[in-house]
Amino acid sequence: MPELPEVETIRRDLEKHVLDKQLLSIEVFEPRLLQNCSPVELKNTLCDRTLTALKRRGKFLIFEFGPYSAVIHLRMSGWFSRDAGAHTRMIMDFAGALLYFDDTRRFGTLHLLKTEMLESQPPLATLGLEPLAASFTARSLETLSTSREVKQLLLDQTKIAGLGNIYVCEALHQAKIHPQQRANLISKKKLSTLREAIQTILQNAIDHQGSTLGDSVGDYRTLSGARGKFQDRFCVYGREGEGCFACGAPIGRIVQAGRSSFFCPVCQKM
DNA sequence: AAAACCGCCTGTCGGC
DNA sequence: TGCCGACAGGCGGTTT
Repeated sequence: MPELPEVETIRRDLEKHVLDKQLLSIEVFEPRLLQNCSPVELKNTLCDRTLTALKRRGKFLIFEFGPYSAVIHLRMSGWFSRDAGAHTRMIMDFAGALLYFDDTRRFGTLHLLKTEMLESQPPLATLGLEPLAASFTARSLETLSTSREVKQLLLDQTKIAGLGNIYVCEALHQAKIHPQQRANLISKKKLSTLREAIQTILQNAIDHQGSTLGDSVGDYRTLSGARGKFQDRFCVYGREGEGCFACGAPIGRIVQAGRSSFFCPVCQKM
């Protein structure tokens, strides 16, 4: 499931593939993909325009066509390919280079917006800090910390944008913090360690083209269809019962807000 | 403010 | 072997 590293990998691939090219056509086959416009409006607004920039904000991909932009969220199973797939929901023709948006579970979203309005309109307006930006500091993490469980804080996209279940689990393990720890009870020193862990994990994951969990149809792929490689470096995610690489204790699993949290009960004490 | 829960969707997997 | 319920997951919405 695409989180920040996967979206960033896709963004970089797309940049090489279609940046500065003219959009000749855009066909949408899944009406639910479009959040605030019709297929015809999308086509009329973007066709013949040149893709002037490809950006990322949190887990969102931003296709900038000069004054208009398409903001896409991949949700659970969205990805881009140069080939048609079993679940192609949209086809973009960039000067003859076809780009297919595939989305098995149909959760993906696309917002059409004026570029100048991106920061003030949904879905980007309420997004929190970019975790890889220099402005994301231990101090900012401290400011965000309330009495809620630290895992819930890190998953809250209005506080920090881009982390999902996998990278939160990994970052908390690296920082040796229990996922149920109340955020406001974590020491400044630990928050500093956590900030560093978040940035290290995300950067490391980007360097490995993100994580692909299984071989299923809906699992994340790069533009060329390759799997990510960071899943081989997980320390806790999906490793319930297996030995912690730091202390050997079996990795545990609890459920928070309906989602699995993997952690080492020895390294990550409350 | 924040937690708990639901719905969305489909492929996969364990159990019988 | 085949069927079926459970499950996974991000996020917006509703209720508590």
